[in-house]
Amino acid sequence: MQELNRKQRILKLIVEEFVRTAEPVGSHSLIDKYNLPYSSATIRSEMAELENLGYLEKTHTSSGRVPSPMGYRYYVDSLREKNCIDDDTKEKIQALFSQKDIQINEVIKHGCEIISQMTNLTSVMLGPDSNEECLSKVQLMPLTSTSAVALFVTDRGHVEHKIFSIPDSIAMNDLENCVEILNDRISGTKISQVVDKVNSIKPILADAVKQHEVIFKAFLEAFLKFTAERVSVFGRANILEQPEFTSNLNKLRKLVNLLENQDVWRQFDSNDDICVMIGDENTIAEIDDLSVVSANIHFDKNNNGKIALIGPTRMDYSKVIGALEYLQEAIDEYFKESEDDKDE
Amino acid sequence: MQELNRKQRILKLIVEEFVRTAEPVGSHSLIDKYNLPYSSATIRSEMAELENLGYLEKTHTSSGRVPSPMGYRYYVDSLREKNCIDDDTKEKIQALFSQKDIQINEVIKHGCEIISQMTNLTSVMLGPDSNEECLSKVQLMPLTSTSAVALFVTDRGHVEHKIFSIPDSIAMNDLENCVEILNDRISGTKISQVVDKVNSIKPILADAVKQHEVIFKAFLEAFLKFTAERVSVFGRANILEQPEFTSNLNKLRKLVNLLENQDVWRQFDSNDDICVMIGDENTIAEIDDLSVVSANIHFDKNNNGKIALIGPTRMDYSKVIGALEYLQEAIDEYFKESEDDKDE
DNA sequence: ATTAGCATTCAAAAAAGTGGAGTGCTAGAG
DNA sequence: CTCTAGCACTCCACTTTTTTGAATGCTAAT
Repeated sequence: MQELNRKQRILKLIVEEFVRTAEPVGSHSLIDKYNLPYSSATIRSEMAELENLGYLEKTHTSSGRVPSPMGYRYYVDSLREKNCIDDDTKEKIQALFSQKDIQINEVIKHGCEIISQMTNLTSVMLGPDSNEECLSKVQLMPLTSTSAVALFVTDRGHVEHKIFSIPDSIAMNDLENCVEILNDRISGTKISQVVDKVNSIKPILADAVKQHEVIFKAFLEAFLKFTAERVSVFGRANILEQPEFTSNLNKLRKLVNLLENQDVWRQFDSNDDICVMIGDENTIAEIDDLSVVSANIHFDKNNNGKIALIGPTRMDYSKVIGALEYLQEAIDEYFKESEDDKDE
Repeated sequence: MQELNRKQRILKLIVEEFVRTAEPVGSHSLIDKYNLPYSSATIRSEMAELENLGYLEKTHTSSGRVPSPMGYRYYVDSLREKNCIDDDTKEKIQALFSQKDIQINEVIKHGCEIISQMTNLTSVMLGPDSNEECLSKVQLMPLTSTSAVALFVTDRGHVEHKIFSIPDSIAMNDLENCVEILNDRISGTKISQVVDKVNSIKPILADAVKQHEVIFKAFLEAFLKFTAERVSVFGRANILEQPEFTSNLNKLRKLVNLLENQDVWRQFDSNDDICVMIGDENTIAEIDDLSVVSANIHFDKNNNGKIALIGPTRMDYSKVIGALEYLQEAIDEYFKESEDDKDE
């Protein structure tokens, strides 16, 4: 990073001070806290210019300054500390990988928890999307004489199951036939295409199986489970510590409602490894006064998870981005290693 | 229910009025709203007596009356409307069962959502406990040459799985042997005893399998998943509509923290079908100023789920209890039916 | 350019004032 | 003995006013 000029230094300090204290920053207090070699009047005139340029705002005519969205944006792009991560977080993330053979999902989940805790923000985890996986096998296991459980496994080891209770009208036999046909005809099919494919072999099923309508519907239902979002939220309690929420119940309400709703988060689809959305940069209208920092977690080519941190625009971007980058890298490395293991 | 005397009638009205409005109830407004054939002075003296008896409280010397915990308790036990359920809730619960062959877990989950919505409270669902189920089969499915997924199925159709990535040092063969031994030796074992049993056959594994330590540990980990609590929370947003939370952030904080923590809820273990805990009657110190109404959902002898509704002590007990009882009965009936189906 | 000084602004906190819904008590009517 | 009308009193919740202090912008001097 090149040397910063005075305006930039001041902007950086104001952002960081405001992030820390949540109070508008005045010229005087800034000098006091950081022992700046200027008088308050000088800072004031710099602040006035920064305001004219659009990087700062005032809450009222005689208040201190607060970063504008544009100010945050500039801070994130050009002023923030890079690779900012404290040892505590580092250690905790390292500890994640100490156990051998831990599942990717668990890694993401715990990583999410750790970062949520360290940043005091709420985090949302999106489990890997199964659409690109292929159905590899359907297995039927009888439980009693009148019920059985069907297991569906993808080539990446994602498992779903469905219990069939078998009325007299459906023979266990029929179910077995059905599973056999499914294995013959659709194993190897991408999850995203399974439903279509099953539809296309409906006639075959109809021939082989008496109560095919009922069974057919049940199988479709089971396949739908693969495409359901796997979303988890961590650190809900943290948002209650943020003054912007405790003083504004409506804001809180909107966010909590959003967190109840699972389906919103996938849309932070960016190809960037880390995506920072400040205020209304994000497309979700309900939280156009909040910021979201999200990280793609790639653990193999077609399979991504995602971690998103949500909080007030006044959040510690350096810390959040630093932690996410570190986790992301650690996961990358871990999976590269295990790829290597396999290749050995 | 026998005829209520005047004191009881007044207490009932006060509870219901306060539940509705969240405002202390005064003698005057009570008469106005319900056209009582007494003067305010009469009501006042009755109120004073009810207060002396411990059923009512004042928030300050000249305020209206508020039910005491004892007042709520008396209301729940002796005054509330029985079988109180509105048509809307009824319909929604009925609709749950319209689809044939729906899984118990789904029923409980949706039931939970419905009741949460109808009562404007937050609900917690505890999925059925697997401890009493028996492990019925372990199945290994190879994914690639270096990985496989192991599936574990109980006699009630509960499925867990674990992915093994296989370093050179462990042959796929070993894993297969291992699974075979497990199937031979522990299928039929209760989940609660599986870990012990696996420990006891450790020597056998050690003989048959080279890297038995690693595999052994991995299997234990997988078995642990069965005993993990399956907890879901619904209607978190609802608590933000309750004035007792919005005016008291600390209360809100405690509850949200509690809801983050999965492991607390099983302790509402009562043999009663419906269990009402008012204020500090419940054993969780963090919420000794809230009430919890929980219902056991039995869907077969050893297998219970649970639904708990959490809210301020000022909650509509009639409605909550009514809805839970109705849901409970509906589920009972549904499962009795399907038992019958099987016996046919 | 920078700074000291000064008048000005405004929010937030403290203090003071009001209104109203509530109570308890008492004496008299039914 | 039960009920009620009336009255004095209490106290919260609300509004208004005052005070305070941290900030600003501007200007003249360095």
